[in-house]
Amino acid sequence: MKIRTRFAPSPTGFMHVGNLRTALYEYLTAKHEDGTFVLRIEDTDQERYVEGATDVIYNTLKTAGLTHDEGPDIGGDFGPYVQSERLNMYKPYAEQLVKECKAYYCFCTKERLDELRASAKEGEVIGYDRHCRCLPQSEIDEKLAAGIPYVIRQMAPLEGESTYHDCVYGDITIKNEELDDQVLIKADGFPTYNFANVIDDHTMGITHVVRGSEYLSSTPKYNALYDAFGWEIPTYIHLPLIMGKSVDENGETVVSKLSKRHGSTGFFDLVNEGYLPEAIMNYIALLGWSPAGEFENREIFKMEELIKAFDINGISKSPSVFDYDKLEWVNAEYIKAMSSEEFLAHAKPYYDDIGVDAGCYELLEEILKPRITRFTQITEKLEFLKELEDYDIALFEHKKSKSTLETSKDALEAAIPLLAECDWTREAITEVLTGLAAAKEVKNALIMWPVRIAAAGVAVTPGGCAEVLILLGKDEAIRRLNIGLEKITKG
RNA sequence: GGCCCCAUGGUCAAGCGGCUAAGACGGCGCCCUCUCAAGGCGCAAUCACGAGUUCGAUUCUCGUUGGGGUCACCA
Repeated sequence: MKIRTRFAPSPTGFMHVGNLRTALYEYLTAKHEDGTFVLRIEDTDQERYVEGATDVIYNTLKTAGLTHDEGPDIGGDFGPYVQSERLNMYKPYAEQLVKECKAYYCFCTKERLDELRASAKEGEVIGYDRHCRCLPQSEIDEKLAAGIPYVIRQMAPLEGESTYHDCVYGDITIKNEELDDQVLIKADGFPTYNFANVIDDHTMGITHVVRGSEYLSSTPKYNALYDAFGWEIPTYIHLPLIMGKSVDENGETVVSKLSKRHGSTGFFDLVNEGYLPEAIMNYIALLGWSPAGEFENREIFKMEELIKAFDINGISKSPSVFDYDKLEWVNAEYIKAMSSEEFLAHAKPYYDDIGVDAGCYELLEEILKPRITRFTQITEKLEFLKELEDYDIALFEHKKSKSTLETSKDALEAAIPLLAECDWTREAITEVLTGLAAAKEVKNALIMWPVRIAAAGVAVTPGGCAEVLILLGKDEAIRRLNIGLEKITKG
């Protein structure tokens, strides 16, 4: 039988990387076995409806490279794929359970439930007291006839225990007395999330339920439902949570469930910060899963390779901390692996912003590729190209190369006329400068350092002296060198 | 608080009774070098604790501690 997994997000307008990783694993679980990946939108909560939120979901999946085989936008044999369009399906299933004495009408008011909870002792948490579980039929009919609002609750088993198997966590056992008589249909006639989930998963033929480990303890409730209907329980794959690390007000490092206070955790937030979608997916694939066999110790995976390498056995049980440093590294690896065309396509907007000459593209790629971990850094790396800022002549002094104001002045005086006559190529410039050093019998650094400083006006530049000069263009470069010389001369 | 789950360096992690306990990120050092990177080489850093089982436990069992999750007419 073909594996079918589903991604069932709620349209909140925000895609958390934790949810996205769940989607990734759902996708990989299916695709590794050549199965089907289904997208279902869970939008039963009208109050939380956000305009355009479903588009965020489509866009996320698209840019993340997780293409679904069935879904609201592309259809499929198990539609509709939007829960709000399935609303009339759920109640009959619940009524069926009522008829079979596996569920019951509950007329308890919200107030009564609130009082119940309020009556709980300090620190104690109590569930529903099953007040309506054994109402006489006459009373039920009476209330129904009177139009008293009701919910439908499942009759959970009262004793014994339930065990189920999870592919990651093994056998999980829970005492049945822990199970609540959960609401299936709300007073407004809408299904609860849990109920809709089970009905949808079953009717959509979902074989593998992949979800976060926060569902580990509520899974017996789901299973009770499958059992009540006599349906086959799906294969469960619960995923460890992704945690975030932050520093609290006392300076203590705290680790907790990844959330906004840990920095950017929305997929598009990360993309906007310059992380490549492929790199993000690559990184989060490795959060909670490690490759084995021929893929052991491998860190960089294209999506097709992930599909091939993915194995449920490699999923770990313990939560993992989202590490921005490692993501940064993965992103840099992707940049380094880019072709010139790809690199330019990503860099172009930043180039245009600065106004660099197309003739410099090749050189810039060479310079920038090993130096940026995100394309957004280009602007800052090329800052020196814009305007020559006023700078402190102390910059000319460099201990290691023994550069001083004195040697810098000499170097600039000698270099400027030579450069003025020089072909403006990297090779020619390098030759002139090293030639000058040789003629003066000094180390290259004594020439390169002051020339580069005068040209850039800052100590740190991407690339070396010749590269900086080329990027500036001959006229601007010579102009800046003269300014440098003037500054030193004036003191 | 009840219940469930988890526990190898700072982080991601391999390990599945016997190993000098992999690898990666990060850190540090060295090399290269006109700066910054990249690259190369190297170093430091881990089995939470306590009982068992066993000839032998990181590995199996129990307990302790710590962490996380969950207890809605939310999804």
